Order: sequence, then C-alpha cells, then structure tokens
Amino acid sequence: MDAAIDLKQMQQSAENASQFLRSLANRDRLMLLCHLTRGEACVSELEEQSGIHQPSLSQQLGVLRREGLIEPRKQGKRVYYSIASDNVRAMLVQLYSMFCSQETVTEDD
Amino acid sequence: MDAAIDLKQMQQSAENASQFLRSLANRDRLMLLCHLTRGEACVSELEEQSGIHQPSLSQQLGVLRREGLIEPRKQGKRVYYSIASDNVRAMLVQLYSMFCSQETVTEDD
DNA sequence: AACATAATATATAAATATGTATAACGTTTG
DNA sequence: CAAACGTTATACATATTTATATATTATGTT
Repeated sequence: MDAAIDLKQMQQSAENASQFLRSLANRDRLMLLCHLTRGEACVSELEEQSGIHQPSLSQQLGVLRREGLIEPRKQGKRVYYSIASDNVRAMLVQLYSMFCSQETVTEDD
Repeated sequence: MDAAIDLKQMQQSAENASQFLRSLANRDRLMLLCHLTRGEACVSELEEQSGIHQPSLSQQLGVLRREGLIEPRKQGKRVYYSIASDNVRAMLVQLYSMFCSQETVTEDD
C-alpha cells in the first residue's frame, strides 16, 4: 500500500500548496505583498499606494493574515503589516523574475 | 506621471502573475503537473495515476493547456502532454521545496 | 465621563468565476 | 461501422470578488 500512502500524502501536499497559491492568486493581494517587500506598512499607507478602497483592502489583508502570509503589529490606532515568512518572500522573488523583469514588459500608452 | 505609469505597469504584471497562479492553484492540476515533471504522459496514464475521472481530467488539462502551462502532442488516438515552460518547472520546484520536503510532512494514519 | 473623530475590521448581498458530474460529440484505428 | 481515446457542452453547486453599510478600538477634547 505504499503507493496509496504516497498518493494520499501527495494529495495533502498539493492541497496545502494550492491553498497557499490561492491566497496569492489575486491582483490586489499580490500588489500589497509587493509593497510589503519594502518593509512594513500600515493600512492607510497601503490604501494610498494601491488605490484599493479601504474595506476591500481590509478584506484582502484579512485573507493574507488568516493564511499566515502577513503579520499585524498594532500601534495605537494603526496596524502595521509585514511579510510573515521566507516562503512568501521566495515566491514573490520568483514571480518578480517571471513577470516584472524587462522581457515581460509591454508598453501600451 | 511616472508613479502612475509604474502603478499601471505593476497592476498589469500583478494581473498576469495572478492569472498564472490561478491556473496552478488547484489540487488536481498541481498533481497533474507534478506527474508531468517526470516526463510526458497521455491522458489515460494521468487518469490512472491521479484517480480523477476522465472528463474532469480533460477539463483541468484544458485549463493548463489554454494558459500555456502544458503542451499536447497527438499520436494516434492518444494525446501526450508535457510541461511547456521553464517558468512552470521553476515554480513546481519552489513549491516542492515548500510543501513536499521532510519538514512539511505530517503523518496521521 | 461624554462625545467626536480617525483608523481599521466585519457583515451582508449581488455579481462573477470556478469546480464537478453527466451526457453528447469528434477522431483515429481496426 | 464499432471501439477506444479525448474533448466539449450543459447544468448545477460552491467559492471569490466587490460594494455598501455598520461595528470596533484608540485617541483627543471638553
């Protein structure tokens, strides 16, 4: 039954990986994470940089927070978010090289 | 307007990246890709290995094909699929190291 | 303490996208 | 033509996204 056990384990790993990918697989969340690679930022800063409306922003941050991709640090009225793991950072580096390097750029205005 | 152009470009890159991630962000598709890292395979082989019903399988393969992650090669009645780009391979390697290495394994039966 | 304001979070509902099962449809080969 | 291998269409269920409204928490003022 080794093969069956392996299959189960593979399925579990694939399930975990796909959940991680789903948390990343959104334009706005990617942009937020991208901003956060430069260091922590509070919600209102992120709102200004990204142009996302505050409630939507808070919801996307909530997704990333619950999935453990970012971490909050509360200071007074403000909440500062930062990237929570090297896995996330590694993935962002990978994506950057695939989609944000010169070869990939398409000008159209 | 440099910042605005950059924002637009960032949004476009993020959109592309998120679309790529969405194609990956599914347990079954990940497992199929994982099998394909060992070399090309035809649909019925994939069906056997994955336990996914054939029409569902064909639809998932369709997603991967249309997004350019895999490539078909027809031979007689059979269609052999293979991984289409190094980007995909790189991403799978990354995911493997995150979710399929020893540290990540959790036994429970 | 009572109230106002600022920063962020949550709830809800409508719109859209994704997943999945079943049935029907093409192709290739014998 | 029939059998084998895949694909596409349809219908339905579920998940994700997005907007609007409302709640929470901290701070400042009187």
